[in-house]
Parts: sequence; structure tokens; C-alpha cells
Amino acid sequence: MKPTVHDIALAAGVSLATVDRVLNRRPGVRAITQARVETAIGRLGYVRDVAAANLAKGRVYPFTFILPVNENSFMIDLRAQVAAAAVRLTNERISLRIVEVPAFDIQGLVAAIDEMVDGKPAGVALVAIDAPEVRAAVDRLVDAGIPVVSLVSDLTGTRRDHYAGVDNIAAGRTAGSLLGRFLGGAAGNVVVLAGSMLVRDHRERLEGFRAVLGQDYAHLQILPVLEGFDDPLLVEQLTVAALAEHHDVIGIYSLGAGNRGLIRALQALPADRRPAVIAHELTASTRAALGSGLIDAVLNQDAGHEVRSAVRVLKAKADGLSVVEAQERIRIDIFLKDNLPQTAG
Amino acid sequence: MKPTVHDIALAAGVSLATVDRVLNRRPGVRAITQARVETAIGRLGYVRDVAAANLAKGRVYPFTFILPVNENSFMIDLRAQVAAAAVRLTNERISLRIVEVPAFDIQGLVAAIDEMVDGKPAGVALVAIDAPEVRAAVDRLVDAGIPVVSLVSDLTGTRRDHYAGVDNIAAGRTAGSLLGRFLGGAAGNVVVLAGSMLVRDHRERLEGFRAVLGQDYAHLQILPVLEGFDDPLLVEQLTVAALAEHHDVIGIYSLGAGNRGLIRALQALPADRRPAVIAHELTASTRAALGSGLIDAVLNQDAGHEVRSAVRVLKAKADGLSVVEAQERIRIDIFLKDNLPQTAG
DNA sequence: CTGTTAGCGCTTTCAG
DNA sequence: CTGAAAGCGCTAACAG
Repeated sequence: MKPTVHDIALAAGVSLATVDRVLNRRPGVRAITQARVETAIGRLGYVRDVAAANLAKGRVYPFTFILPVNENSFMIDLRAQVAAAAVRLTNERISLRIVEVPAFDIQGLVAAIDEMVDGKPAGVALVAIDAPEVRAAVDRLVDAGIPVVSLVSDLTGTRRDHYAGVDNIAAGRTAGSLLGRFLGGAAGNVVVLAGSMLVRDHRERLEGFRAVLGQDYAHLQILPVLEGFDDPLLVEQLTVAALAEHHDVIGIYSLGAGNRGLIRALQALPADRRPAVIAHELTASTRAALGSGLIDAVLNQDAGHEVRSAVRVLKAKADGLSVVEAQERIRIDIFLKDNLPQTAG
Repeated sequence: MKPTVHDIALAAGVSLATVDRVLNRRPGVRAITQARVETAIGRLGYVRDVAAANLAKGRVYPFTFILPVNENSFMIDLRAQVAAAAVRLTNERISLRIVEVPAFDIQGLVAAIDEMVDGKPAGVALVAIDAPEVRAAVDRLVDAGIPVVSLVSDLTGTRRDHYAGVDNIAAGRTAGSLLGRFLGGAAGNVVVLAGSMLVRDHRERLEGFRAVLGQDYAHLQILPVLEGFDDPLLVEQLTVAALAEHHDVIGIYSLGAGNRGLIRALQALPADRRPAVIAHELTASTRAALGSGLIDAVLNQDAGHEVRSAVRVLKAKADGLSVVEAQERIRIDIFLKDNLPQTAG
């Protein structure tokens, strides 16, 4: 049988309470006693039963998700996934709170983060903006002893515990590779549509895309990057203008949101001028555009997976356990018109 | 506070034991009493704390994985993943046992399945061979009240509880789509290498591949399918022979294992005769071949995810709970030389 | 058919 | 600094 606290107490010749104090690093134990207990733990190979511990403690894990109020399909889905996880996880003693902040607003995000320090949640997940102020705020959270996970967009140079999101450089490289191959050697201009260069995920996608095109498809010329702030209207205007100005656009990489605008611009184009198009996130509109051939490939990240992964990691950190790294790698789905899943997206 | 059995007992005016009997559908309760208890449960919105229940029961979940002894990298990885999960899950009261059977051996598999009925595990996961005898054996297991999950390769027409694996038709379609686009309109022959038409995953990949080529790339001619039984040597011989016989092979789809043999055959080919190649499973050899340009794309399934998903589902079934379908969809990774992950595979 | 009681493994007062 | 005892939510004998 697996050893229990009783076995440890017996082996070390102390009481249950003392074993518990040692296990939970609580003060009030002589060094010599502590050593005896720790030896017994090591010798018997004791591992604490977290479920029983939580039962005794009546422990709950209050986690907070700080999400931007950004009305694109992906962010709407992300919020829905957090909400769904919240109800599903209540009987696992996990409670999820959502705090909303304006999109692309550094000050608002910083304020929300700083408020966390008082609320003392057992962990915080946030969609980060890559700015020095945000990095400082995140480090303050970590200093306060609160585990922090960045979600969807990472924030390097901080002491955040984990990043729950896709490898965006790899995503950009994949987009470049697919576009290059789909164009099969033709030369011409490529339009890149981003949301904002403020967020790291968009910058990284661009970086990966540029790297592959520069290295393997030098005959493709990347036009100056357009920032559409994930707004369909703006994206449409920018796309229409770019296509009017440059008549030899043979490829488009849309690495942000607002694809409804892109699709409208594509529809307005004569069929023989349609470029090869790679976009991100499988939504109702990108799915339809894949089907009709307006978009050639969609790179997708599964918001549900990201949320579940973030929660798993936060819980592990709160329990002081390690995470199964391989399990937490968030994959990039590549959807072509021929492999669309029945559901999902 | 969340209601407990005590609250239910109080509300229904019965004892804890009676509440417990109702909760666990144990006999010995008058219909009228049972109704009273159930009303209370419904009214208070009671949900049982599974962790506490398991603690009280001292419950463990003995699950058995029936795996083929097939020495290709994927199966080796699969076994390693089960072994890794086994140690990680012991402190979650889950114990995994591996039973090995010869590969592609219907009788051996059936015998192994039938032995399960006596061992009475809390659940069985198996890599199925798609044969009537196997289907019958699986249904016998289900009849014995043991949850069954098919792993990697599905088994339809049975009452198995779940399939933990990728959508192989979609995988085949993806392969067809990528090959078609990579070839950019060129016409010619395509070689398909399978492991065995006995297993459903291979048959399904072929079906999806055929469908897309027939519909969208009719200028590509599929040669009679070669069965290499996942054996590198045989695969190499078959490939060399096919390339010798048909001089206009412009594409290869390797939908089974034994890719080391395929790669050797490709290396022997003059560079200007190299076809576009799509293969399955990211292993050391396919990864290297991607890097060197011998293989153009690799479709990958993550054995670790499949194992973890199978365990989650078996546990949910054993507890009589429902599963989060979206979480259990196993994704197909598409790897090009530009998006290889640092680790994994 | 129903209730009482003693735990599961761990934590937490409250005494000593 | 250490120990005894009660209890988290649920289940399992064993009595009635």
C-alpha cells in the first residue's frame, strides 16, 4: 500500500500534526525533528494525496482571467470557453473569474493586473500586451506570490510562470511556407494584414513569415504591413486600397482578426485577380471562405485548449506541482477546404 | 455553500446511509423514500464530490491497454507514453496495465480481449484490427460492463464507448489536398504505400486521399496500393520496384509506417526524379527527411495526447460522467520543414 | 427497508 | 515546540 501520514508519523516517532507541519513547511518544528520526518518521507517514498488534502482544507482555487474586450470571433470564443470551463470546474473546487479590459489599452491592463494583488487569487491568466509597463506589472504579481500564465500572446522578459498559446513564429513560418508552395514559383507582391504591432503574437507571426519568404521565396515581395486593429471595416478599406495601388498582388497573409473585411474585399475582386490567401482562426466566415475558395488555408488555435491548459498549469503551480510540458504544447491546426472538422472553431 | 449529503439527508428527512443508497442506485430503498431523496437532490442542486467519494471508497481505477507489438517508431512511442502515464497517474488512483499482442494478428487480439472479461479492469483501451471477430469480442467486453475505448484505429459497428484517435479520413483528404497543391497542376502517377488494409486507419486514409484526388486533381493517377506491413525493408523494395516500373511517378503518399525504407528508396533516386512526398508520423527519420527536402509534409498524431485522452474518457465512463467532446478531439498536426517543433514527435 | 457508526488521508484547532 | 482529537464529504459495515 501507498504510505500515508500515519506511516510517516510512526516511522519518525512523531505525531500526525508534526508530520503535517513538515509537509506544509509550517514553522514550529525543531530542525532535528524536521530532519527525522523528512528522512522517513524519503525512505518510505511518501507522496501526499492532494485530493484528501483539499478535502480536509476545504480548499478552492480562485483563478482570474484578464481578457480584452475585443469583439472578434476568436475573443468571443475565448470568453465563452472560460465561461464554460468555469461551470465545469466548480465541482473540482476551481472558480474562474473573468475581468475585462479594453483592447490594446496598456494602462487599463496594468490597472487590472495591479488590482489582482489585493484580491489574492490563486492564479492569474491574461492576454498580454507586450509593453514595458505590462511587463513590470506582471512581475509585481509574481512578486506577490501569485502564479501568472500568459494566454494567446506571450510576454517574455518577465517571470511569468507559463505561456498557454501557440508558437506564433512557427505559425508565421507555416503561413510563409504554404503561401510559397501554393504560388508555385510565381513572382509578385504579398500583402500582410496585421491587427496591431503592439501585441507580440502578431509581431511574431510576421517575423516567422518574413523569415521563410526571405529565405526560400525571395521572388515574393512583402508590401508594407497594414494594421487593421482587428476591425473588419478598417481591414476591408486597407485591403481594397492595397489591391488598387498594387496590381500584382498574388498573395495575402492575414495574421490578425477582422477577416470578414478581408473576405468582402476578396469577393469584390474579379476571379482572375484573386490572390492566394492564408488567414488565422477558423470562424464562421473564414470557414465559409475556405469552402468557396476565397481563402486557401486557415491556421487555427483552439481557444478551449488554451483555456484548459492555462487552468491546468495554474492549478499545478498553486499546488507546487510540475506540469507535463508535452501536454501543454498548444498546437496549430492547419485547415484546408478538405479537412474541415465537423464541429469546432 | 455547496450542499452535501448531510443537507440532502436533512432536507429529505432520512439518514446519510439512505441518501448514499439512492446516490449509488443501490437496492433496498422504498420507491417513496427514493423519490423524496431525489427531490431534495434536485431542489438543492446537489452534485457529488467525486474526490471525497473516491477517498472513502479507497477506489482505484485499473485500466488495461492492449497494444500491438509492432516495432515502428510510432508504436514504440505509444507504449512509452502509456508507461509514462502509468507512473504519473498512480497518485490519481489510476493504474495502467499494458498487455501486448502480436501485430496484425486477429486471433491474438481476440484472445487478449476475452481475457479482460475475467480480470475485470475498470476500462480497456485497445488498438483495434477491423475484423468481425474483433468486433464481436469488443461487444462481449461491453456486455460485461467494461468501458472500451478504441485507440489510434477505430472499430465501428460495435458498442465501444469512444475512439481516441485522429479522423483518418480527414487525414487522407489533407494529404491529397497538399499533394495536389504542391504538384501545382502537373499530371502523372501517384504511389500509395499502406501498412495493411486490415486496419481501419489505413483504409480510411486511403479513402480520404482517393476522394480528394478524384474530385479536385483528376490529372493525378493513383497506382495500385502497395502494402508494406510497416516493415522498412519491404517498404523499400516495394518503392524501388514501383519507381522502376513507372517512370512518371510525381507523387507518393505513405500512409503507414516503415518510412525509413521509403526514405532510402528516395535517396537512391536522382534529384530530378524526386516526387512530392507526404508521409505520416513525425519520427527521427521523417523529421530528417523533411529537413533535407526528401519529404514535403508529415501528418502527425500525438501518441501522448491519445493516451491521455483515452485515460480521461475511461475514467469518466467509470465514474458515469460525461466527457468534454471538444477536448477529446485528437488533432492532426501538419509539419512542413518550416514549422518543426523543438521537441515532440 | 432504514439508521448508526467508524473510517478514507489529510488538516486544524486547541491544549500541553 | 509537539500531540490529541475533531472533521472535510462520502461510503461501508453492521445493527435494527
